[in-house]
Amino acid sequence: MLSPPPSESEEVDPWERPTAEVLSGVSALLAERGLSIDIEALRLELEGSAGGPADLSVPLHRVARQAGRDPAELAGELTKAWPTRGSTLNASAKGAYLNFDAEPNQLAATTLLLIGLRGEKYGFLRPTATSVCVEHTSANPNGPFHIGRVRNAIIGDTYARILRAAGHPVTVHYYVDDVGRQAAVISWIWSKPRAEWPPAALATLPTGSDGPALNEKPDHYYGRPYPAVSALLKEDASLAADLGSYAKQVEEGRAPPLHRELSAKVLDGMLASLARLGIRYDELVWESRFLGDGSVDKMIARLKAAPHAVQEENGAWAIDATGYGLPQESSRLIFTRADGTSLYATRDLAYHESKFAAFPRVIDVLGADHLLHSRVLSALLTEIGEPRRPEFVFYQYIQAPGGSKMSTRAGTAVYLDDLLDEAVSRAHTEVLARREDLDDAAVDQIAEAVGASAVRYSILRVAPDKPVQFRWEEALSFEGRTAPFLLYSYARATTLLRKAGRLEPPYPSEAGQLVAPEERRLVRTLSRLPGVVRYAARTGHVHSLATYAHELADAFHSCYQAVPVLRAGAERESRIALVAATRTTLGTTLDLLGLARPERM
RNA sequence: GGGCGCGUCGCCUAGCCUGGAUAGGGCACCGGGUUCCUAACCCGGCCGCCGGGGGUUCAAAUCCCCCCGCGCCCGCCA
Repeated sequence: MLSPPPSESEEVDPWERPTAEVLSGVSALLAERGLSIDIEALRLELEGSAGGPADLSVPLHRVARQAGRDPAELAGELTKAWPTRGSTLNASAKGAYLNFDAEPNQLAATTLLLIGLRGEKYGFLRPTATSVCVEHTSANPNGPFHIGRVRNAIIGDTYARILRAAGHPVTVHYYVDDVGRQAAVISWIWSKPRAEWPPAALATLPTGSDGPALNEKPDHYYGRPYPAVSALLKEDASLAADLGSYAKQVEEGRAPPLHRELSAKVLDGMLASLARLGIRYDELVWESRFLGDGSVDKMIARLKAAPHAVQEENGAWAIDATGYGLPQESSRLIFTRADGTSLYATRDLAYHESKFAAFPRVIDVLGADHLLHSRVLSALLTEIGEPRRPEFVFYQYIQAPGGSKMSTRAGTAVYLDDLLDEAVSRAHTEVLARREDLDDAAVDQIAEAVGASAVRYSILRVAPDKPVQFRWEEALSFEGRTAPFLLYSYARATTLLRKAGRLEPPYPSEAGQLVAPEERRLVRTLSRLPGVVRYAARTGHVHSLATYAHELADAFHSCYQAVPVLRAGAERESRIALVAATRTTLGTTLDLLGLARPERM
């Protein structure tokens, strides 16, 4: 990277100065009239006014009313009082609003200068020392991903990217459950000789095969018997008991080597799918670690000493949860089974204590089905005297096409691998139809980028707490508000710049001649990225960045259509600089969303 | 039954945290655009009063209450 991190004093946002100017200017003018306004509230108000009728707008209803004055009249008065000299903003009154518009040439100059200086780091905020641990995905290694679960990984990965851009050192965890009963099912069945497999389980394997077919990923192959076996376990008590004793061995660290081996293989297959979406982890945290290092035992000891610890008649230990506001107040939070083994919540507690020891901020991305668990965790943290809490980001599951829950067993699951393959294959067709000049390798590369990005964006564009139904047509759509629209915008900018003979970000002095409405709209959109990053980092609304990406690409496509660049006269250099700024900014936005940035399409 | 989330044009969706100016986009549909930097594009048109009711407020898609619909959860599973 060309660009060093910004120093404390360095500007990162073109709106920083104008906002400060309005805050101090308006409060000074009001003070002269014996009025006051809440600066912090106004700051938020201004942040939210981007995209409105004015660049920065101050509603005066409240202040005026408190002073018994007519808002519109006050707005007019303040407009006249606003210093015309020394200000980069034009003040105007519209009804009760005191509006400020940045002078377009000034805004273009500031924005392009900033993008030129920061390069690929434009959009990044000032660094902070507060490190964050983001845990996401954490799906059990017992079979391939389906779309319902993968929303977690996509949201979590994007949030981690955004937090990094917001200046945090970020560590991403995948918590791998290799301990509980669910985790034991796979190795338990595969550790048995084939002759001992229940027929229903055996029937899930391809006939005559002895191992994974060459073209079948390990998560798919070893995951084959899982649905059938878990169904059998619900009906067959002796089978369940057999699994129980196997699971106890696992928890006690006496599992056959096959256990860890299969967990790792299946996980590898799952991670390979996620890697196609650009998702990677800093650390795989194996749950068994907390059993091995004694931290679960220590946690159990702490829980037994907790204020509301009770032992059940059969020997299990629990926390009396009455008073924690959980549903079914009379129920108890069991933390050791009758046989003395630990439960998921107990181990998760040990894991969280290890996270708190290393990170000031801890974020967990969880499906809506884990809401109660998060409350249980909080209650248990209180019990052990831990004041800190993770920040939870919840998302609703993606439902199967019919509207039912996505379930492997019910056959309603849509697998990530299948969706990716289909998307890439469709992208391949599209590329071939448009580009006869490319060689096979180039076509493949573009198709992979377009297909994978389309899948990722189709999930990212919707607010996490919105329940959505999966639809093939939507996930595979390549037009309108989709990733290909964004990627195409980037590819267009890149091609244009290549023809112009330079791909670098703009130079400081080049913003002079951007006067077309399309150009001014594009500049405004470019100027907003740092604000969008700040908002997304603060709220966890990663989809707001997805929305922004579309607005940026849209503004560029319009501009591209309306304003010639290479054939332009005096404006040529300014326009090339604008395209360069767009390419840089859009590239960063695509990176933050985990989408590809193809040089051509 | 209880808890939580969601309910915005024919379909999908932003805005709801921080109440404020004619509620933004996309798909579909209709009509235009390629002797010119990639038409996975652009321009225009059509379409909603924000699930229903009540309340707070100068002002409610946004806050509060009730109701309806959908989803998730309520294991010594994870």
